[in-house]
Amino acid sequence: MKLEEAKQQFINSWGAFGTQWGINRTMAQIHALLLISTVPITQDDIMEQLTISRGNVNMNIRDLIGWGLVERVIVSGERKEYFTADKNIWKVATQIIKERKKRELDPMLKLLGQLENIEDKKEEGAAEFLTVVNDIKKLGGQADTLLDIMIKAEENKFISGVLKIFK
Amino acid sequence: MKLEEAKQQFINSWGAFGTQWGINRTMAQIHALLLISTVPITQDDIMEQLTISRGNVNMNIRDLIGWGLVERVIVSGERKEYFTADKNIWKVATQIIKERKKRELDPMLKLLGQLENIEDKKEEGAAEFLTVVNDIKKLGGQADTLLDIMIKAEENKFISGVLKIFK
DNA sequence: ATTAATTTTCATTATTTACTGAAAGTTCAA
DNA sequence: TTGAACTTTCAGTAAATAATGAAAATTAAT
Repeated sequence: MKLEEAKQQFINSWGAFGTQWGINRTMAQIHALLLISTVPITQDDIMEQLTISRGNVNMNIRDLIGWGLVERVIVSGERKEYFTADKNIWKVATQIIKERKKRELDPMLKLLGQLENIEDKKEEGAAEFLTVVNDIKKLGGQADTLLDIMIKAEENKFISGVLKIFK
Repeated sequence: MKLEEAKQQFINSWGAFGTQWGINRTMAQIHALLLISTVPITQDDIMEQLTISRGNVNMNIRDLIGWGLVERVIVSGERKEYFTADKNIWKVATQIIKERKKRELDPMLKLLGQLENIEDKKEEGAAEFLTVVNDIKKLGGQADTLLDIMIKAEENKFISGVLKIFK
């Protein structure tokens, strides 16, 4: 395989994988493109490389910045804005974890907490319902602590630490 | 909050969370409904509870069975098929991990392996590209082992084991 | 074997989600 | 302070995804 071909393949596949994870295809592709760009690039570069519209690039870049995965870069002597993505994959992963935790896990735990406050806990079927809700809450809480540990730990410390016990 | 209200809330929210994770809303709702049903229920029950069509129920139930989250149950003396979901949340979680690993992580690692086989590794920018690809592959590989450990371990063994080192 | 009950399929339709492009907004050099 | 370079917004449109419902297939009781 040629390098250019491999890069294209990487971008496309990254987009496809993104889709499966509930991330929009273009956003994932832009992130992929930035990951394998050795230098910061502009909105026009992205438009050209992925053959998508200016508006599309703009909105998705903003989202990526919102996720903390992409940064604006100022190139002196240049009017245009340039963008880069952090190439440290462990950092990318922890950043994604951090955001998803905030956007999804935390609200879910909050909801489950509310659902436990039903009026008549003696009612037919209430016990079973509460058990399920509480079990999910417990599991979610443990996932939460676990992910916090991952975010704080260094890559090697975390992975090798866990492997140490269980392998 | 009344029990019925809480159940409805649970089903709806579960559907919304599913959407964020790339799982279709209805499938998540059906799973939620089955999770909080104390007894096995039929396709007609699901149609009625969620006010959705027969075809929709049927296809999503089959998907859920394909994910190993739902089972057909035969009720003696009854012509209709009944369905249940495993209520053990840890098992539900490991089952989902197992499936997503198979459907998503494994193919991704395979792809990344292929991308490392580029022809001219001395080419301009090849080194940087290979570094990113290899880093992702390494992280993916570690996630893979980690998830395998989770699948094999008992809930308490796994969580408390990890907490023991890092807390 | 017939038929009534039930499940499955899938072409069509509806809904949701993403993208475009042009207009409005901003920034900054002259 | 004007206007060219550039960025942002968003109404309209396109594409992707999910749901319907009726017909076909299957199942099992008589």
